[in-house]
Amino acid sequence: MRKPTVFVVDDDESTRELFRWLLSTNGIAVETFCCAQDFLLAYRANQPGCIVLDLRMPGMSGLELQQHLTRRGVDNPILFVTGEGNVPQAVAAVKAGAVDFIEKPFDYRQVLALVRECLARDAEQRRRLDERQGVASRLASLTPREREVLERVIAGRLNREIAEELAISIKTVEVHRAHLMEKLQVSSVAELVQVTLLGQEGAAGAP
Amino acid sequence: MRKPTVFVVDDDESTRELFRWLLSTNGIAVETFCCAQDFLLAYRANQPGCIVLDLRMPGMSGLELQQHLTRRGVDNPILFVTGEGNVPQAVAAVKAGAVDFIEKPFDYRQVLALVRECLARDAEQRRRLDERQGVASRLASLTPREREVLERVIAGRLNREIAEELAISIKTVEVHRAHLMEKLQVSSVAELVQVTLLGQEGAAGAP
DNA sequence: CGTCGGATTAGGGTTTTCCCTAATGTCCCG
DNA sequence: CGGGACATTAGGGAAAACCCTAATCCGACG
Repeated sequence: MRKPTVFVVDDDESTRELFRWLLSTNGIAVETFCCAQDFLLAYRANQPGCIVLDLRMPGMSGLELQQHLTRRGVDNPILFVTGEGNVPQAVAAVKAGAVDFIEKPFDYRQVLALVRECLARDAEQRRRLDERQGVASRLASLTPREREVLERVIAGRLNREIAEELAISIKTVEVHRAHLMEKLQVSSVAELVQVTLLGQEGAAGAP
Repeated sequence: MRKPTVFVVDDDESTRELFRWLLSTNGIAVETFCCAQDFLLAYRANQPGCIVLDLRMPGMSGLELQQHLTRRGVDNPILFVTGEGNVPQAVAAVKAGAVDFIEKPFDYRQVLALVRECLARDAEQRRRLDERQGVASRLASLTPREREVLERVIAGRLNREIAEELAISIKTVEVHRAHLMEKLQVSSVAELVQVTLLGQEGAAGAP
């Protein structure tokens, strides 16, 4: 796994330098880009860390980049730091999920604290995603028939009822049931339900 | 149940009149207040509807009122409409959960659409709350002992293990278990787990 | 003092689940 | 064509859960 990194995208050279100094002297890995295009070329999926965006940049604007990333499923926390922001833009950014929207010139300590909050959120978010992906991959390893049985077990059906619905014998249902319990690493219906519900929220594709 | 109502809090008389006209001619119930104090006196808990707030008012400001309501557990959607807003205030409002933050003068149609969105969110939110409160009240009707057994059933323990943990006989566990299943209106462990998980999210006190 | 709710235990029977072994047929891949 | 994954069925026994009735004890309430 890569090291958590703050990606700073700003067309202003002095701002980029400032961030490089502010973050690296505080032991935080930082990479800077002068425009959205450069950033997108360097960004790899599942990169831990967060993103600091300027609003007005040549090419794609900060808000556009935010939308683009959201559509691509990138959920690293985003912090806006801009010189010429107005209220509608700030509202749009925060409504779209930005952690905060700060105006230049800014208080170093405040921005440092916000970056740390972003990194913390990302770590927490990533931790939960990992949990869900573990479940999701186990769920994906079920055969179609096992999935059909699983749905009905979750719904509270008895083996006898499941056998009727699927037009198979109770014995077969028992086998599928035992298999899926083993694959999902649970030993009771109660655990099974909880694990399955967890895996349904995070509908992310498993490797 | 009271009728969904838009509560407009603004110290500017002409703005209040404008909202009364705009909303009532569109068939939306509206009540206006010139300051936070007046609104708080009139507001009753569990009122369906939403709130339109001005930022700058004599006495408590819009942001302060928002925080006050949040602390009191009032979760009606809030729409800010203000004349002298700046970026930090807008960000604070939206981060605190406001649906939007609009500057005067505003587009009637846009604000009307936002108000309708607020009302829709409130209705949806209220619907889910009702579901959870049904579960919560049933959960509250359990005796302490039944709750202890419930926890362990949810955790996937066998009756034998539960009996050991609680230092009672298996027969007693069976009785408690049957009672709580009946009180919670479920007929299988699978349903039991799902109902209980639903009731835990919405940790609101039941009447 | 009688009554009622809550907690406890018991017996006895049915149903369901769980676990083991074992076998058959199909389909696909190397 | 052999092997492997998948789906299917079966028998049998142990364990657990479910359902019914019945009884005791205790504290609270009118």
